[in-house]
Amino acid sequence: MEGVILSASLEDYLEIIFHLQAESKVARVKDIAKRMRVKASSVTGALRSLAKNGLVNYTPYGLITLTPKGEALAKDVVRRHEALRDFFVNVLSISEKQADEAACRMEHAIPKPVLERLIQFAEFVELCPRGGSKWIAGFQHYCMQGNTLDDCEKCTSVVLEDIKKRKRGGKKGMQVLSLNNLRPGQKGKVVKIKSGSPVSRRIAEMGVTTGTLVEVEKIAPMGDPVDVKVKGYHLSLRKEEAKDIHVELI
Amino acid sequence: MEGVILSASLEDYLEIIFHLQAESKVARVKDIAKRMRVKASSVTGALRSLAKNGLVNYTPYGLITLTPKGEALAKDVVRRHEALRDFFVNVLSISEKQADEAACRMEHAIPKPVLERLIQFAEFVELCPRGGSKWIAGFQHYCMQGNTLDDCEKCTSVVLEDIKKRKRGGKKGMQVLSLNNLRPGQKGKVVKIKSGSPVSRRIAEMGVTTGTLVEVEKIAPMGDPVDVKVKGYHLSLRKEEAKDIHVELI
DNA sequence: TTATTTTGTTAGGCTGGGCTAACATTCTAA
DNA sequence: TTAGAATGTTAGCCCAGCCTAACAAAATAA
Repeated sequence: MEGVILSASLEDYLEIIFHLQAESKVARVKDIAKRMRVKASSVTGALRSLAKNGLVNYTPYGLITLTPKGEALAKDVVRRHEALRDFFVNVLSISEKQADEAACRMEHAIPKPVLERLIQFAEFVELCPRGGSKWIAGFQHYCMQGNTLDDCEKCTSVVLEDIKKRKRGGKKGMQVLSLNNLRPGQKGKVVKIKSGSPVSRRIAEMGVTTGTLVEVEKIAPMGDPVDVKVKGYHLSLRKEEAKDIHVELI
Repeated sequence: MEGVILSASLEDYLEIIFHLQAESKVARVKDIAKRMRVKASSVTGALRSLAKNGLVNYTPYGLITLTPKGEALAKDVVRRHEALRDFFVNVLSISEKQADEAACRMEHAIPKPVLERLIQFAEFVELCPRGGSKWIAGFQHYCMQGNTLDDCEKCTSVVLEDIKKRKRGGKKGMQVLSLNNLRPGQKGKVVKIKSGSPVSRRIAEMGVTTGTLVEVEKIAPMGDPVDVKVKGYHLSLRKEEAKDIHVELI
């Protein structure tokens, strides 16, 4: 299914073409060159190479588009990029800019199993009662303080409070909503997927089950479709499908 | 001070030479070739390149040794490698083998600020009362369970217990030892550095202060010197120096 | 429609980093 | 002490991926 192994450079080209295309500005040699910080002639060469691998449709002076195979590969690269960037930003508290740059460099080298674990870990940090944003705030503080963990005693009392709240609130304390009711940027933990619904199979295949973290990315004007991110994958769900997924707001 | 920017390939050569030298088997072209999975003639080329950069002492048919500059750079590469590997193993719970391989590929691409944060983060996970090995065990469980966090409720009770223990024990509950009393492999959190001691300045410069994690790596036959790892750096301390550092066992 | 500008391609060069084949040196064992 | 064997080097080739310069096509303005 894979078959094609690309150099770091070609992966970059693919990724950039994907993004340019997504920005609907149609990928032009000139723009690719600018983003790659490379001369146009180098782009031509790369395009020929990508075409030879069946990843782009390319004829001299013609339109540049990704083949299905190329798009799949591009999405894979983007997933690696975003997973790294999100980890750097959300867990390591690195600035967007630095995180993005680092992800750019490292995305070509991360092996699949490590990638999957990293994604799981970032999810775990967000979902675990002992983790969460307060924990990350604790890490930031730890970084600032030049490594004194003394006042992490405070941090333990925060956990105590959280746990008490959790116990008091029980199940009803949490906000459970249908996925289509989240605003873009909001995240939730899947608590139920209406079985028999057509989505259930599709997303189950991706390993999305109860407990998984979902983030709403974007909602189209009429509330349909809903773009969500799950396990690093971007998914487009129809409103009806999103309704069948119940999540607990984070 | 840096000045030299090496390609990923040359960094690998440097690292391998460093390791071969450390294994005291003196770096030989043949062995370098084997580890790099490359032909001997390629090694000659690389050595010339490294020599040109003032990183190795090399003359045809002669001994291969690292210059001080080369050794410093090699240690830097090794630090990146180990930081990544340790993070993969200790935090992401990836197998040694896979972790090492991944580190090998990613070590060339990780920018300094990200590296430092990653090291800090791994340290934070070990030291934070909300983190620690039990938390990692929770993550492992989470991975196995295919992402159900439901029983993380259990996990909260673990925190509760830990916090109670911590409160009960107070300061006296923890084992505080001089660093020279740890066994290889043991880790501790610095609680005090006898001021005025000659080490204090040296290690303060590296950012080692109260709260920092130290791991004893190796102790020479007569207990002197003691090799420790701190913030990813390998340090060799004289026994007298190690005595002046008091740590709380983890 | 034509002239000019913009955009894209080709040709050919350079570097890094690998390879093989042939040659040189050093080591080792007779 | 000397002949192999083992090890290391050189020469010359190849490929990826960048570059510049010159040229070709397309888009735009007159």
